[in-house]
Amino acid sequence: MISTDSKSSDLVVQHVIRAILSNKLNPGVKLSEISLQEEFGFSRNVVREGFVKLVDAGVLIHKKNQSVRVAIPSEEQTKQIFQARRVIENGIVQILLDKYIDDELDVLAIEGLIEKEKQLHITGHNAELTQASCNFHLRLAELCHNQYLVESLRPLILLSALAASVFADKNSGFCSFQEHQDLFNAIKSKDKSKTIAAINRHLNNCVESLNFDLKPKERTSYSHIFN
Amino acid sequence: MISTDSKSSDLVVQHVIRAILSNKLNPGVKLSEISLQEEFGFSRNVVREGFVKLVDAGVLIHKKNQSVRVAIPSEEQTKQIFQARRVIENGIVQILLDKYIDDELDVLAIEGLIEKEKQLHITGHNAELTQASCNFHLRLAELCHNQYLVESLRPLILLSALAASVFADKNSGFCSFQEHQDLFNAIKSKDKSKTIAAINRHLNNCVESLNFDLKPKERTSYSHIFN
DNA sequence: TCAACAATAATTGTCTACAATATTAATTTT
DNA sequence: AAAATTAATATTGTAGACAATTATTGTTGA
Repeated sequence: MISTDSKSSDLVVQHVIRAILSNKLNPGVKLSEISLQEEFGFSRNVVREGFVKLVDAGVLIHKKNQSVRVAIPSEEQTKQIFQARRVIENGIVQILLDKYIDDELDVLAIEGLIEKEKQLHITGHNAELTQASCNFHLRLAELCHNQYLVESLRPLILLSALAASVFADKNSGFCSFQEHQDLFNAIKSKDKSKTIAAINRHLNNCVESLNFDLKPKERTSYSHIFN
Repeated sequence: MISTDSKSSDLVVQHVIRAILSNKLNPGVKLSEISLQEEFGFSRNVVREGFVKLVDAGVLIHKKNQSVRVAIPSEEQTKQIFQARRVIENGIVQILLDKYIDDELDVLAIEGLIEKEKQLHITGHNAELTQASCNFHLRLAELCHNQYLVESLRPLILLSALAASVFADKNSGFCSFQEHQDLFNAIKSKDKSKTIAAINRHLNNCVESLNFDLKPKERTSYSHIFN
């Protein structure tokens, strides 16, 4: 559960997450405690604490006596990640649908997010688009008003971003905003089976757009990217 | 993601979890870093690291400059916990059902667990029964061979145990093994809607067996319980 | 007797230091 | 020149120390 509390170590968590989502931190990159200590001014202890949380979430990998590395999802793991997402996000959209039918759902909040994705797509801000695309899925979870669903989904979203960074070709249409739009329309139609079909189609397309034969990319080591 | 890795801090995590599941650690109880340091022989640093993971999972609560405490789930949180469980465990049983239909599921492994629950119920080993009952749900998750589903469910199971410790009357039939048997039979029938009905009935009964008007119990402070 | 206040003790947050391990660079050997 | 070995460097794991904060105890006054 990667929280957003007020502890200093959570700032480390936030910075790492933001760096991953904006593609400044790639899978496999080493992160030493000292380098982040210097960059943030926190003590090494605080950095370690942040790392523990990220390792716990599966976003960082930590072998004993070695520096932590950004996780490199395997093909098998990627498929598991999206299976888990199908389970959780199926539940989420059904909860949202119930809320919408009972007039307790602010659909405009969702529409705004999709609009922002569209803008970023047009202007070609790819780094921000990844972030916005992740935000869409997380915001849907948040609209359920269930902290446990949010915290279950959050690490999976991050891992998905890493998987995309490993296996997605440029412009492969991974997690496209058009499909977000489709999902949104399905919810607005108040049709349960249509909505479920939309979320499953979207998540399946995400996996199928990946190219698992892609050769591993060269990964430069970490060098002052948190700015 | 409360892992079971080989790090020393994970031993702290394991001990705390076991103490909670065997009812030796009750909601609201304070845990000081020093007392566990003395008990385990680890350095305070290691204990802290374990605490960070448990706080992250929501099992422990940590306010700045105060000792961590075992979480006391509220009524609202408890309902959210079980809503999240419904979502995840619905997915799990459907995956298992698919596996069973494809002859890839070892049903005997499940049957053995239920048998053990029955034994513990008869012999009145209530502490072990709680643990066995939690194990049943987690084992179902593990049989999906999806680490992310397991790690999503694990904290929810722990929190459920805490919620029961707060809101369950003695012998209220919280999470009964009979319903586990029913669920198992439904899976064996290879009937999807029957299986889904069984898991939802079980989880709903869990919540409904709780008494949210129960007055908060007296909580003795921590005193050498990890033995 | 009880409440408010002050003094003491205990606990956490943070930093520094040092040993153990891993990584890198340099040297030697073939 | 390439591989293997050795030396040097860097990084992690752990422990300990001190300040800041909180919890507890003891005291005073009504």
